[in-house]
Amino acid sequence: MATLKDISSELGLSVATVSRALNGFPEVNIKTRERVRAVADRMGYKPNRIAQRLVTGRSGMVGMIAKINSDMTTDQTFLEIIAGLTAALGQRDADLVLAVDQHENPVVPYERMLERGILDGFILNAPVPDDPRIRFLTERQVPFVVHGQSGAVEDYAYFGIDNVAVAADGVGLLTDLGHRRIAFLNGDLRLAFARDREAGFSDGMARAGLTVPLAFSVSGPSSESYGYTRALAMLSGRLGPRPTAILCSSTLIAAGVMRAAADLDLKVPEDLSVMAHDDALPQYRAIEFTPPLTVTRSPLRDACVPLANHLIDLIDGADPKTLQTQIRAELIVRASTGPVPQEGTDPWPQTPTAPPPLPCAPTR
Amino acid sequence: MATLKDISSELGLSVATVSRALNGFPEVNIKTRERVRAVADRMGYKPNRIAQRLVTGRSGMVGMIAKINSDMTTDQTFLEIIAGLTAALGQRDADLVLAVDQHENPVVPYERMLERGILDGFILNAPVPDDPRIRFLTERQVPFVVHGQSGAVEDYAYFGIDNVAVAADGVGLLTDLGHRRIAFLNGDLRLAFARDREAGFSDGMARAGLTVPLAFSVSGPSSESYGYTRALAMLSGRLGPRPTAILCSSTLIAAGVMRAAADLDLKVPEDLSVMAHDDALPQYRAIEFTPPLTVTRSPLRDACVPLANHLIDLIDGADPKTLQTQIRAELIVRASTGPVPQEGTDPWPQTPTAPPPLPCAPTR
DNA sequence: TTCGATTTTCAAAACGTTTTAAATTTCGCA
DNA sequence: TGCGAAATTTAAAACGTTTTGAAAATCGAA
Repeated sequence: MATLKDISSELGLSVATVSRALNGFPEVNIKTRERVRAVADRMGYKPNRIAQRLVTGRSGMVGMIAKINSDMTTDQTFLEIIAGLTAALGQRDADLVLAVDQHENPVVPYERMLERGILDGFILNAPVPDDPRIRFLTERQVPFVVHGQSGAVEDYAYFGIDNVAVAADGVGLLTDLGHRRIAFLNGDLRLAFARDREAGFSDGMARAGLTVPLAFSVSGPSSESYGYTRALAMLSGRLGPRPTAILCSSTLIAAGVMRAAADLDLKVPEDLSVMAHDDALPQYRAIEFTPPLTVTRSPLRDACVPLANHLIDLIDGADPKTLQTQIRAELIVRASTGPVPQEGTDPWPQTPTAPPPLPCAPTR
Repeated sequence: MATLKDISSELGLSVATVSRALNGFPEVNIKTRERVRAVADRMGYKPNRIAQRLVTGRSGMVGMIAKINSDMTTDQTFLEIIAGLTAALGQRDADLVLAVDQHENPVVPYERMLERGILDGFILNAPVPDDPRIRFLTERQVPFVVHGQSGAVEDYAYFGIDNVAVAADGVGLLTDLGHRRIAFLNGDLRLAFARDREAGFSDGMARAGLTVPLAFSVSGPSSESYGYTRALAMLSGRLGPRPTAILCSSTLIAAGVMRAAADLDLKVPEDLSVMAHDDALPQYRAIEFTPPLTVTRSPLRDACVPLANHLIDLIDGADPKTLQTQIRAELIVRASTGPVPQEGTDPWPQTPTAPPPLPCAPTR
């Protein structure tokens, strides 16, 4: 491996000048810069990252910790995130160190990684409301960025979508089509995003003067089988008049709903409207559903570049308050939603108390 | 952060002695060693890994590259591997840098990671027969260890199970129970492990004087739905006399097979014996199947410590030839296998040419 | 010319550790 | 008491980079 010294002695220059030349400092003569560049290229010089990091005090590595949960819900999204993240971090000259841990105390794995002393910061995924990890890392003054939001503290960097709006937009579209009995298959309520969608759903329904029996607003893992079994129960009529529309927290759940509808000989969208939020995972393309799925869409992949940039900016000393981004998912109307069927225009008869409003992250 | 210098000046010793004391060198006085230890503990000293690595020429980071394939088959196993690996590497003071890449040329992502110049070695997963990555890394003299085997070159480090034996043991058990029509739901034949199992299956069947129609020895993703659909087809009788036993490459596939059997009112093991290879993923516990599944078992998790150790040893200069380990999966007979049913004692009538023997890694 | 300003280059320190070679201390024994 | 050997400690170099403060070179104008 060629070093700065090799280049400098080859050219009769000092290492300082060579370093400056290669790092684009303005004070080096254009002529020398070119000579240096040429020799560096010829020698195949690559700066030694370890040495760079010793002197700058940075490691250039950021950490991410995956929780293994028994339902494995995060998996489909997890690789997608990693893929985008490693690419985006690479652009900013950083690498991703991964750990998987299932300690019951969520901060312990972070503490352990921190002890190893090689990380510049963290990316936090799947935040829960009032996430203890956020509190912990803020306290320790470790840079971190959250994918999504949690109400834990005020001033942390995050990037995510407006999940209240995701659900509210879905409800809005469906009520505009005349639907009154709208069921909701939410994600895991332990997670902040599902709490926010719960709030958005309740708000949206309330705004339309509607309520939902508890049996028709449920939460669970983001899986096809969960969608299938819950939709089957809801559409069978056992739980009460069946919904004319079902809003799903993921396209995977929607796939299960579609299958349940097919099993019950219900046509989509004539008998049942189905919509979902779409993370745009390459494996489950909403547009390839039959019929193509109406969705609120926000590719997970698109979150990776801003997440990486926020984190690196933070490490470079930016104020976390300036690194709080929330975007709105795009509403894409396709063929899985349609006007309410004639016989379904009544709201649910009994109006039991809706679930109490849940805490959620601030919107916008 | 406390440094060696802090400790040495506190004690009036040289940094050299302090370094030696903490690293357990024999020539340091037991008395001083204790004083140093005490002060280091009190100051909360942690060696600066970056500095250590600059002088030792090691980064302490090893890389792993995940391929995103459209069927996502590796996912369930992937997190499990990462989990075990990060823990095992941590024991040896190393960290795991992860990248995800879907370049069509499998060596490109390795080349890219190598260019970044911070890795001491790689862990290769999901090898294919004659894996080009193995050739590439061998050529570049980059330390690496393979999880599994591939026939690419002779002298590389690996740890894996004997997949020929996995299938052969399964067939052996089933033929001992009198089964003659044994179907095989193999994994993806692009992967080396599936090739080996294919060979083991063919060998085992041949040894019992049996052949299998092509339609009853198939390969595909390691998913429940694949198991379900293929088993449904095989058990319907459409493809010929239905098998009395099905050997599956994973418990997930077996889950699908069980569901198909239930849908067709076939009792396991009375009407159909089912067995599988079990990676012991925490999510799909073979013992919790109804009935509990007969398996060849080899916890993926167990492979992680030897994989990590092999790699670190290799980086420390060990000869790859001494780091080639193949273990045999444990055969666990539970309740999903039983004697062949009365009416199923005939082998498949026509004996079409079995698939040609495929290349496989050397056994043992 | 010569001076001051500007541009360009340089030597050296710094980052925190490991390791080499040499120096110092301790000890047993004559 | 003194000597050699053994035990213990030390100073200094090394790893490859960035950065500081100073020095040298160049230039324009008086």
